[in-house]
Formats: sequence, structure tokens, C-alpha cells
Amino acid sequence: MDDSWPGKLLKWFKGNRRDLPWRQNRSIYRVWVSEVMLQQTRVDTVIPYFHRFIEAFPTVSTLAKADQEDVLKFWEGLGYYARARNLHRAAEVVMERFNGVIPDQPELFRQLPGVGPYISAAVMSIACGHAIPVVDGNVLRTVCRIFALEYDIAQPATRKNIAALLAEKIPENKPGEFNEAMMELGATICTPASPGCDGCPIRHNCLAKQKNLVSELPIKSRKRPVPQYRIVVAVITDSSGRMLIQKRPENGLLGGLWEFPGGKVEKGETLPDALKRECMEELAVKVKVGKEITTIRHAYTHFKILLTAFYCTITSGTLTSYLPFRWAKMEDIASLPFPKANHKILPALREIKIEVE
DNA sequence: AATTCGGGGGC
DNA sequence: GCCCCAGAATT
Repeated sequence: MDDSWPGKLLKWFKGNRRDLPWRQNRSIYRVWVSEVMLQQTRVDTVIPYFHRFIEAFPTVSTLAKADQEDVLKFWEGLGYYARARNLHRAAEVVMERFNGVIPDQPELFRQLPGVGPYISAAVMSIACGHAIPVVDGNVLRTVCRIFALEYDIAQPATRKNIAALLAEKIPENKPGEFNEAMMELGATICTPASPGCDGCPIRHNCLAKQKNLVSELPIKSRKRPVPQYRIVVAVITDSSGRMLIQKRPENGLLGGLWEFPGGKVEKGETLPDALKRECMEELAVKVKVGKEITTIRHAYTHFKILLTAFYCTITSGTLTSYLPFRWAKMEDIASLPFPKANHKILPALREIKIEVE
């Protein structure tokens, strides 16, 4: 019998394992894709994306051959688009440097774009049997409670400390199951608010429970408040009703996605003046700012926006931009990767078009 | 070590 | 509203 908590945890996991899509066929590719999607994203959110992505790109080879824009379209709405760009590039690296075979050694796999300490440990343990502990948000919280650790989980160093601690506990013969069990416990029982200690398989091993510190742990330092920005965008239509959209730079926020031209309103600037300035800066044209279309709110991770869209008409100049731009019909937009904040404009756009006609 | 990266769900 | 989520890359 195994009375240590890892033993109890594994036994519990055997009988309480959720049947998730990426647990049905454990190829390295499928586990890898799932872990990239699961980064900072809930299981329930990922499931439909995983099915669609695997159907479209069933192998690393098909992914490597795909256009980045198509990969981004399958990622649309999932956020953190660098994950998709890095996964796509990594697939190309696998084809070019590894003869199309995803490396099963941690030192090699870890070097692929978008593969950090967590994804490396997760894929290498779950799909390849390497005894490397994962440290995600669930594990940070759960371990701090099991050992009543008053670490600040917002500090990067805490991840290293907990990884070192778990390296002593992870069973050599079942590393993947142990890692999944730790995360499963954190996701379903040892939750951030009101954890289900009564149903916890290792409650008798939990120091936080013994010391009545469960609701106090883990400790996390707070981040600074997020700023709000005022944004304006232009809906410029040509004679046949198509709209001008442009592609964002490859890197940075929403990299590689399409959107309506526009930008931040500067201090002391009116909304129309800001829009005229942005159109001149980005597209080298003078515009007349017409009817207001709609105003929407949207929250990103570290700032919020209040965005107003206006119909605009080009009065002079020749469209010029260092970024790709194109005229798009509504159905074109539907087939391109388009950020959520811009999607929020579209319903109001349809209504006004009907009015005009 | 701190910042920058989405979007949704729970409370 | 705020918090968190199967984190990585950049500075």
C-alpha cells in the first residue's frame, strides 16, 4: 500500500479522470496542441477549438504546410495569438530540422518556439514518460496549500522552488499521470475560491487544512490597476460597399489579425480629429468623418478600451501603408482572423446598412 | 524581475 | 466589477 499523498492522488485520479479529447489519443502532436491551447485558458473553452484545429491540421506536417492566416482563423477568439504563430513556426522547424518527427527529448523539444518550462514538462511527461514536474496555476495553488507555503505565487522564483520540490515527489513510473492528477485536483477540487476539501483525496495530508489556512493560501501580490484608452476606428467603404481593413503587424497585440483602421485618441483631441490624424498616419489619406456607428467596450489583460466607430469618406490622397490592407465584404471578414473588439462593431454595421438601402 | 500578450466564466 | 485560467517571450 502507498500511504504517501502522491499515491493517494494517483489512486483518486484513476477513478475521477475527466474524459477530455486530448486524453483519447496521446500522440505527442495532440498533447502538444492541447497544452498550447490550454495555456491561460480553461478546459471548457479549449475543447471545441481543439476538435476544429485537429480536424483541419491532423498532423504536424499539415500544420507546417498551412498558411499562417488559416492557422490564425482557427485560433480566432482564443486569444494570445502568439501561441498560434509560435506553434505554426514550430511545426515548420520540426519539418526542417527534425525530419518531420517531433523530438521526444526535453532538451530538444524545449527549444521549439512557444515551448516553455510548462509545455515542455507537460508534453514530455504525458506523451513521452519523462519524470519532469509541471508547474501551472493549479499546481502553484495546490502545492502551496498541501505544504502551507507562504510563497508569493506572483513571483517567478516561486515556480522554480515548487518545481524543485515536486521533482522529489514525482513518481518515475507514472510522471504524466501524476502531473495530470495534480492539475485535475486543482481544477476540480482545490479551486481558488471555496475549495471542496471534504471530497479531497489528500485532505489528511494537507497542512493548510490542518492549520485552517486553506482560505488564506496561496498568497498572491496584486497588480497595478489597468488604464483605459479611448479608441476610434474608421469604416471606409468603396463604391461597391466593401470596407477597408488592414492587417496588424506580425508581432505584438493581436499580431497578424485584420481590423478597421484607427487608433488611440490623444489628450485634448476630439474623436473626429483623432480619426483624421490616424487615417493620415496609417493610410496617407484625408478623410471626412461621417455618422457615428456604435460605441463598444472591451477589456484586454492589462488595459481597457472604449471604442467608437465612424463612417468615413476619403476626400483626397492615395491609399498607402506599410501594412497590408484590402477592401473586404462582410463575408470576407467572416473568413479572416478578426479580433473580438472589432467583431463587436459588425452588428451595428449591418443595421445601418439596411437603413441606407 | 517585470511587462506584455485575449477572452471568457465564475462570483 | 475583479479574479483566474494546463504560461511564454521579451526587455
